[in-house]
Amino acid sequence: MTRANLRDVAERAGVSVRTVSNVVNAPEVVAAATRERVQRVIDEIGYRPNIAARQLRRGRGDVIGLVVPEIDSPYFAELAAHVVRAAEELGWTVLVEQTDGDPDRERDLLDGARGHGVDGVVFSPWALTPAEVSRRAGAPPVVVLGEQAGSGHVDRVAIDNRAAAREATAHLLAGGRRRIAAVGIQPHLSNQTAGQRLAGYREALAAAGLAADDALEVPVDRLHHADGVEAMAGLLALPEPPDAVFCFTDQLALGALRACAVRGVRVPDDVALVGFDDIEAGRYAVPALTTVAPDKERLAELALATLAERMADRSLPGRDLLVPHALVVRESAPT
Amino acid sequence: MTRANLRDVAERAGVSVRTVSNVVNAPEVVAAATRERVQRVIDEIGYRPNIAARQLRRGRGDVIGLVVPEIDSPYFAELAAHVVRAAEELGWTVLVEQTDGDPDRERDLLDGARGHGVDGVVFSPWALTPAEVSRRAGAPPVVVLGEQAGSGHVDRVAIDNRAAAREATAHLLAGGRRRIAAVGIQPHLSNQTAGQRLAGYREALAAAGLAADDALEVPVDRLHHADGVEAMAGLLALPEPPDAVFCFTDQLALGALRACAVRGVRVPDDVALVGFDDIEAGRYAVPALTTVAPDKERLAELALATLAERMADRSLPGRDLLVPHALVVRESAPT
DNA sequence: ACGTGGCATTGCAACGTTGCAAACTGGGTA
DNA sequence: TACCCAGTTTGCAACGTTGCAATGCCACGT
Repeated sequence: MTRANLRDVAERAGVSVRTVSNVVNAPEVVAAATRERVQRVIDEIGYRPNIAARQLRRGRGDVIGLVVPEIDSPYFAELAAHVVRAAEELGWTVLVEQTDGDPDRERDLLDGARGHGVDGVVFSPWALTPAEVSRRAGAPPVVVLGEQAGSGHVDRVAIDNRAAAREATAHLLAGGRRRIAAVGIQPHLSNQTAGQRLAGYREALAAAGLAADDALEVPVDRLHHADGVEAMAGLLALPEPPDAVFCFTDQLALGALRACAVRGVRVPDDVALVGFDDIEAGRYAVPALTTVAPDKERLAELALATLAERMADRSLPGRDLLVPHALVVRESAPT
Repeated sequence: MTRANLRDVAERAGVSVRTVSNVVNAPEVVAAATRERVQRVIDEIGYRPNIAARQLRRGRGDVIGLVVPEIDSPYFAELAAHVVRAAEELGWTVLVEQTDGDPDRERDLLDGARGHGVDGVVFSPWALTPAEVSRRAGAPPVVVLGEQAGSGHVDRVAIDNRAAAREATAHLLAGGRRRIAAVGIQPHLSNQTAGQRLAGYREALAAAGLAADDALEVPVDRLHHADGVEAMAGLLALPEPPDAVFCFTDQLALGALRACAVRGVRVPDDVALVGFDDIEAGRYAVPALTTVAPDKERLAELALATLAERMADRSLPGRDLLVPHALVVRESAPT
């Protein structure tokens, strides 16, 4: 028993295939009586439109791709939740791909090598430069999340990372901290986000008349808890340890928190901690994380709205859109 | 400039459309010289197969759906990461849908109302009973994650929740705890998972000759941090508070952990805590969570393998497959 | 009686691909 | 020389849907 199609419905309802199609797609043009009769048959035999055929005919499938480094990092998971919800609002479904931060995979996915016929892509780059993304932006329209402005021909939605980092650092300074470390630098990547945050951090220090200290700018391999533990351990082992740490992600901060705890270093008394992303786990950590909260919901909505506009008009110039953020002050770095 | 298709390639390469198709799908049947010439043209004009057309013709699209309550819960996020990876291994892509634990949405998604032409579904039910899932399992094959055995005609992959809960509770008993609470009961849902864990918990108590105490079996609305905080607050306010708590998810346990911390209750000294799921955040909490660790990777792999088999033969009887789990002992409930 | 216009319904073709079976090629064999 | 076979290549049709344009129908006004 193969799946029912328009023809099956049409035969049983005694109408043409086209009319059934109309009942499904534009009920208002069909006479009420006909519509009801056809609808009854549809329900009866459980007809469902064949998406592939529809997509082939219409030229679009209402499916978008979400390309992220890893879906299991809380930030991306939360973002994905918002993207999926916002997509549903628009009648789209979301296909998830993971790049694992591998530049080749990012390239492949953008090139559509594995592009499963999506109509558009929301791309959170890790290793690819904006220029390369711009160049590769081929078949399906792409919206880039994060990165810095002026990427060129691609649409981009992000928070002001530099300003956010400046605020976070300024908050620590306002709390009387003077020896503030930054954790999360990724020198081996051309990813701009970490660079932006580092820049903001340095600006805030400079504005307070403090000199940057190489020993306090800590590179990490990835942005997981483990990297935060390691980085913090290194900082605490310094002859002159910091009195505050600005972590570029909440995961790093949570790792740092644990590194402090196991060494008996008190947060925030001995070291204040600020994170970035405002993931759920940070709100319930002990102490709760002070963090930069990007408006993820808006980020997702704006990304999809932008994608929709570009799908409608591919000739639009590349746009750079800013999403608001807020510094959420909690226990790990109180006022 | 519309996207290149087989005909474009064929014309430029001076061969038939069918030969180009062969170069793409079965290179070995094409003579080396022809193959190379065609391949060159393909690369040149950047031809990519049209997935919709292929899917229409072949009758499958190599896309599966992952239907979960919420993709941003760490457990589901981690599971999704494994599913996406395992799917890629099989040449599939994954489409994510969220039910938000809404029974109607679960029904709709299963019925394929929004089923975007997926070839199969990995379904993590929340509110739907196995029987209902079984009944609804219509168009695309479904593999159910979790739930209890004997669901009927549907394939099911899960850990032995009851045994796992028994082990977790037994571990607390072995540590000398006698007043052990269980947090995570969901009386308003027909979901079986919580019930299984509760059963295991009770069995362990009974085996130790301890009576169950209603006050220690705490229902929750959802399974988030906030619910854990609330539940733990209630338990600590009891005239006779527990000396150990078994939480049905790590998120609940992390919430409970915080509730203890803000009240100055020491973990594990005053109260021991065991979680469930082994999410990354639990490994870096302070104290690190003792928890039941399901083999998520294997769970994902087995689910997809099962799905593949069912896609190959829809007449197979429903199978119940078990995935191993392990109790990971950490600081929140040491030996 | 006839034309007009609006509404409802219809047939045809095409989207890009692949299954099937037939057709062609060249060299080897009877 | 006629024939056959294996290796290549090809044409045709069909997957299920929808855009387009045309048709049929009926009530209405003149």
